[in-house]
Amino acid sequence: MQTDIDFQQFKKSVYEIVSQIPKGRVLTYGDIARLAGRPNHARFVGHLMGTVSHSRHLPCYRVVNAKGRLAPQWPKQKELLAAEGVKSTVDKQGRITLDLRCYRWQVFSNHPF
DNA sequence: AAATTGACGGTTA
DNA sequence: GTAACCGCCAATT
Repeated sequence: MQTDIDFQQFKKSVYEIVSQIPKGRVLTYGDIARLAGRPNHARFVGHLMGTVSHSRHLPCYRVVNAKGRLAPQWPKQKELLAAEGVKSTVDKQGRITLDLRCYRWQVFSNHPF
């Protein structure tokens, strides 16, 4: 049963995990949701990143979606990542993408490749 | 209280 | 490779 207490705990875990992403590495929203024990909350992780980016200082710019895309409407994210050596490209539609195979933080040591 | 929204993800076309 | 669709679920309207 998902009590409010559980949910606060989940949020706390999310912050903890994001704060531990190494410089020059990234995680996906889904990765963080799974690590925090709520595999179905990837969407809410994104919501959290948006709401805390102004209040807390977490490296939320190191979080991207499952395809390696950066957050829309946040040009700054590309610069912040580039400053750590993380390269990304912009396509015709303005979507910014990085290569997860290069930069994803391998917290799941049992993950293939 | 009901419907819509979204920094998501996986499947399907 | 892309786009559309669906399941997800707290937050917002």
